[in-house]
Amino acid sequence: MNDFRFEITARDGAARGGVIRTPRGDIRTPAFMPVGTAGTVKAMLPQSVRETGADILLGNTYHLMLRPGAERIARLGGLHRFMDWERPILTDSGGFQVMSLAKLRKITEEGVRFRSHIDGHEEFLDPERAMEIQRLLGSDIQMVLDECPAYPATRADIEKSLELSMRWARRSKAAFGEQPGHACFGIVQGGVFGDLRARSAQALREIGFDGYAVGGLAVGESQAAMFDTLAATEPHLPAERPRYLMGVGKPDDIAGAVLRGIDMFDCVLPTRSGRNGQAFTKNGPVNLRNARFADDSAPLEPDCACPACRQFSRAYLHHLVKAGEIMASMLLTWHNLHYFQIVMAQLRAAIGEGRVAEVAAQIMAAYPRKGGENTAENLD
RNA sequence: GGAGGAGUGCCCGAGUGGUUAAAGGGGACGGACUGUAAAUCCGUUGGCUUAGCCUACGUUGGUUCGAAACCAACCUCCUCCA
Repeated sequence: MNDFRFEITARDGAARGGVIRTPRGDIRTPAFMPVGTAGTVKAMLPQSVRETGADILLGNTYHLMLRPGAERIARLGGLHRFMDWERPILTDSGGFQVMSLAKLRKITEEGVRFRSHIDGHEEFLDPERAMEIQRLLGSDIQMVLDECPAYPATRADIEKSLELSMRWARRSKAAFGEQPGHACFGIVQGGVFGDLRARSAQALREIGFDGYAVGGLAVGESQAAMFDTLAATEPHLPAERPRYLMGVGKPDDIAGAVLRGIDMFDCVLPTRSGRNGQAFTKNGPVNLRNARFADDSAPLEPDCACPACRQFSRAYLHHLVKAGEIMASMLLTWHNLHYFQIVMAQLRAAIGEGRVAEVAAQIMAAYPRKGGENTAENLD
């Protein structure tokens, strides 16, 4: 009853529809998790994030341990209460920062020594501390500490990194221990090498996790390479556990990954791009900064139910973006998160109806990858 | 009326004889953003028949091999004194 479990309710090819049951609420899958790195989904109130349809958020070990500090958040009642999000939270372990803060860190067998990007002081993160922090935060889904290698990398480097990540995964799982109602996910690495992915997945299965993430993708390789890698990985992941593709992605990335058996996603794109003036729509990406919207009195998307589309014109959104107004970030973030949740709802419904391939193809058609500019020329 | 200062590309503003079609901002235009060091970053921004040429630093004339830069006159603006 008070447990964490995954129920698959529909299958369509490799795609699965289902629900993850947690004490803090259900997570409908395939799921998109908005990113709230530093204890906030930027430019959004938590209730607004919920209104977009999000069942779960992502938070970040590295950022929160630096500021305001994991022990402080624990004293204040945990991350859920702190940020007023009572539904599930998945926390990243800091593994991604092992890559993105490359200039500020040093990796050893023991762990990672970071120089704080805030004030430069030295911090040490190892699998045990990463899990302790996530427990202090009260995270519902805790990620093992891994090393996310940058792309491109040689097979030898990927292999070496992979072995380290698997040793860290074992230590992370041991540190996670027993936490009823909470889950610990392993992270498959291996770059774009199918056999290394298979080896990584096998190693994680032997340890045994509540869910299996695929990490180290969408770091610069082509979409085709990412999809091929997913296809090569999927058969080695336990069918009865949720699969999570970390850091992905654009709507077409998500659609393609759902077709390849992924159940969970997170990405900064809807929030970051929203703050940078780009909207995701069913007709593709739209840059509201473009002059062509200056006199456009139509809503961004006429049939969209979000506040940006219900209450305002493209001309107004264009103005807000050009003027650098905070409302621009708020409204476009809201729209993008809403749109991403619409995409997930469409995919979930399509899986139930046995037509996920068709729906995924529609989404991917709006976000073409090759040739031509990746923009929507023909809004309604 | 007298004294002093200033006029540079869409705007502000550097530059006081040659590598200056002219720094740097801003604006404008476009692009990027994938487990967030991001309300960020990058590119373009006189014209053309584009390895070159033409037009450009208030106007006109002059000095010089060569001027946005030096000289003269004029126009405009600012400050102070009457």
